[in-house]
Amino acid sequence: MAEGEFDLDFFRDNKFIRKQCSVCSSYFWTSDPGKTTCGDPACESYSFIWNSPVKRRYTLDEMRDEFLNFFRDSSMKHKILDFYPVVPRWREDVLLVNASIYDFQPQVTSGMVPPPGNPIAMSQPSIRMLDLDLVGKTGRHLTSFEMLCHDAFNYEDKYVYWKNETVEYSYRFLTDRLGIDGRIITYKEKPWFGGGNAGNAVEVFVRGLEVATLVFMDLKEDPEGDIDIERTKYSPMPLRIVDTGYGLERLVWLSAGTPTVYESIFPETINYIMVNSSVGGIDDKIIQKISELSAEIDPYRESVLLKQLRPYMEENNLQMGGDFLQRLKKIRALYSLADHTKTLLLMFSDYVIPSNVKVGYLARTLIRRSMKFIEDTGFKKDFMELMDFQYNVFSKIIKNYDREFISDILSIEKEKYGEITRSAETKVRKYIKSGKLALEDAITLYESEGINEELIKDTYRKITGNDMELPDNFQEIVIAGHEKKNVKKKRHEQYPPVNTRPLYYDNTEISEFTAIALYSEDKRIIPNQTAFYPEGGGQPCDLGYFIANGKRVNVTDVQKYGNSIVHFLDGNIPVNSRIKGVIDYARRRQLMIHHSATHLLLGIMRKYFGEHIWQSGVKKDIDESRIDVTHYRKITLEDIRNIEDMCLEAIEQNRKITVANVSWNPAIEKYGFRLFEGGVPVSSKIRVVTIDGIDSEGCGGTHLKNTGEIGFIKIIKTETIQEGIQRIIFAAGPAALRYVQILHDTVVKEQEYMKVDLRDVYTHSMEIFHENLENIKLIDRYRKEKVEGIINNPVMQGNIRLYITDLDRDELNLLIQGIFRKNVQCIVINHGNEITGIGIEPVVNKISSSILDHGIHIQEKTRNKKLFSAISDSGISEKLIKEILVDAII
RNA sequence: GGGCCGGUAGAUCAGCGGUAGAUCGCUUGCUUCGCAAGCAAGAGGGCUCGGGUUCAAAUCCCGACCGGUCCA
Repeated sequence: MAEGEFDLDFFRDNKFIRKQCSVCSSYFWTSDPGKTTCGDPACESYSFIWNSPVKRRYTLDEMRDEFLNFFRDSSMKHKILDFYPVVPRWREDVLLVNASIYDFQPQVTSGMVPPPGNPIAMSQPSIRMLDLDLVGKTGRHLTSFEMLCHDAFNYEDKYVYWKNETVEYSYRFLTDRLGIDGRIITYKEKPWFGGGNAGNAVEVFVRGLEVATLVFMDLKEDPEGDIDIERTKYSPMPLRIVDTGYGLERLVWLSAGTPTVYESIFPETINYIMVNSSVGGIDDKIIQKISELSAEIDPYRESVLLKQLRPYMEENNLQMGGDFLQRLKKIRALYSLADHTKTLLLMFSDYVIPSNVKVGYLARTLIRRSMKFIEDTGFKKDFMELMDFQYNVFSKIIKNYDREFISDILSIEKEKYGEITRSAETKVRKYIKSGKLALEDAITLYESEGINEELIKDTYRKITGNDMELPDNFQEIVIAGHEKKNVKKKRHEQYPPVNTRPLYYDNTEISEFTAIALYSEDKRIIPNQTAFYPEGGGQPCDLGYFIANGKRVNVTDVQKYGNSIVHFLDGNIPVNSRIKGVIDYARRRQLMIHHSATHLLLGIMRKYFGEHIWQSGVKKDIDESRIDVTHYRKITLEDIRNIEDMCLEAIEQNRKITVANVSWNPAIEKYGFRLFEGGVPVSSKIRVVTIDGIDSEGCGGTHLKNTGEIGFIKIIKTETIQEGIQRIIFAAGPAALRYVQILHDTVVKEQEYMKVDLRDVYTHSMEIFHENLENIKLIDRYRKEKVEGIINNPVMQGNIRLYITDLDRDELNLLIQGIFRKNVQCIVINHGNEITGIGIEPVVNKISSSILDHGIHIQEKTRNKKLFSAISDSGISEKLIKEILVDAII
């Protein structure tokens, strides 16, 4: 970082000086001439515990208000924004909102969409699961927190504010509002990069606690760029963004000066769990020491902490034994439980469904850990009661508390978790060999059965009575076992920048048009305008043909590249030809019906199942279409009927379907993030398709004018394609009728054949099925009896039994198996030419050569210790085989 | 999206080329005033489905389907 980056008027006016930290050598700014360290806890210890520099203790709600009010003040003129969901539906590259800037990426930060205010301030709930293991242990780690921010977007033609103002605001908030002595605030310089952007930043420390990071983002990743940070090239970007992040919880902690952040942010919850559990608690001084040590140990290691804690304990005549560790474990479980349930509330507010993939997996992880912590703390109340309690504490940041949804989810998850715990013993037992469980087997248990480290250890102890150790870095070993694969990038075709005017939006009923082929090469053209809908939004492209110079050329595919709509043909059309296009309108009409039906179905399912229904994928086609939605139960036949009925009702009401192009910010304000269910558009405006009273969504597809045109919807099939995601395959309009016709034909044919009433076809076919099974059993029994009779009446030739039979495959096989069990020697001649010998290995050579001597050629199929089998080309009589046997045995 | 594990009686699982088993539950009988329990007898399956290999497949191979789980 260049020396002058933070040579700000504000620092000069307030007698701040730039110094270099005596521990980490970073540069920092301070107004205390005697200060030698930068403020980072790795360089100096916490000194705010029991010694808050803030004028009074704040709650989360109070601190949030204090911050937002400060930036709302007239001189600041910040627009205060409502917070965004924690599940970022407006982008597809991340699972959860990690920081406030996520709200504006990538549309605003790329300059495509204006910010919803400028400057703005807000408090954004964020979730970070990266340091999940450290939550509850270090005194400062949380899975969810609120990031307070004041952001300014500086365009080339519009300057808002930059470094000087930003630093001043932060300083004035901390000093004027919170009453912190300016001399204990340090600003540490630090380069910043992430998410394709970079810039300079300062971290703000107060008494060893980092309370904010002020980022000045003015670089973007650019392979051609000439600024090099960590081996990545950057170039300046026209939009310069002030992106600040203040930890709300950190500020509250600073104001409270409690031993851990947990007591400061949810004291009521901690108390509630404490009185309803067997957590004994630990001396505040020890907890404080643990927090202080944890801040200095980087990266955190449990063994290092305990080692460093020991001298302190001994100094104070405290015992470090098993009882202490047990109490420590319980208090940590309590902290974690309070933390996790709050994070779950945020996730459930956005209707995250626990599953084995993506964000659902993170939710499940939190739920399972919480269940374990409920056990560890001996919490006596129900999970749901704790959720209720937490909701009351955090109601300001929880928009949706859908009790029915949450309680359903939790009971399903409880069951699944219980299943794993119950079956753990038999599964672990399977892998224990001579009293030991190998590491690789432990990994298998974890990866394929979901039995976590602790459960493996507990179960092992239960089975063998001994303790076992798993390496500290068990998780790392597991992850290291997974090979990383390269993600293939889509190859983008290059076409000249030719604009094609789409005609299909203005008039969805247009099926013929004239145009000029502005580009033509290798059986593909780009016309100046078209009524052919290109593939997009789960809707396949239109098909049809062009007439050029009196010749017909078929359209086989239509794709959109930027503003060009490329038509793939089965012949060539010369460039600049006048062409007439004709689309297969019956096909297009069916696609429009399916497209509008998809929106209707989605809206109806949300009404029927609840607000947790989100679209997670669609595909329209001619004969049938499908929609995938988030739902945590299998869809029953009864659900299908009800949904079909509700759809029909909406169709009969002939509701209007309208399309509007709306700017980004007003669109989100009006319709919310549901708009992006079908995907996020790359444009400054959003095309919103609305079925009156049912559903509004961003959609680029072609639609009907009203629901009446759908005709009716028939759901064909539902399936779980992934945990928490149900696929509904359906048909609408003519396709639905064809489907019903096929069903009808099939059943009527069956009925005519069976000669029963239509409604008896099912029971009758079931009867036939069972009857058939009974018959098979009967035949088997008969066969067994028959074969048994044959086995018991052999022709003896010395020790060898001789059976001359005429049996089918199954019977012969029963015979062979029967003989196996008797453990005797025998030869079976079936159909006169199939020879099977059992237990006759010593004489096989003699027998086969004797047969050959009689002019009969045999082909061996199997020869082993137990069995000899061969086929002869002519008949072997009983007499002949007897003669051969006599010779062979002698 | 990728990897791993699994699908056998109502439930939990064993069997892993040669006649489908155990435990719990169920039915009946005995014991008991009755219950719990005990003893005895019995019913209950074509081993998820489809191909292949084999004289012979629940078992081996391939593929679907369904479920579980870990990682991204």
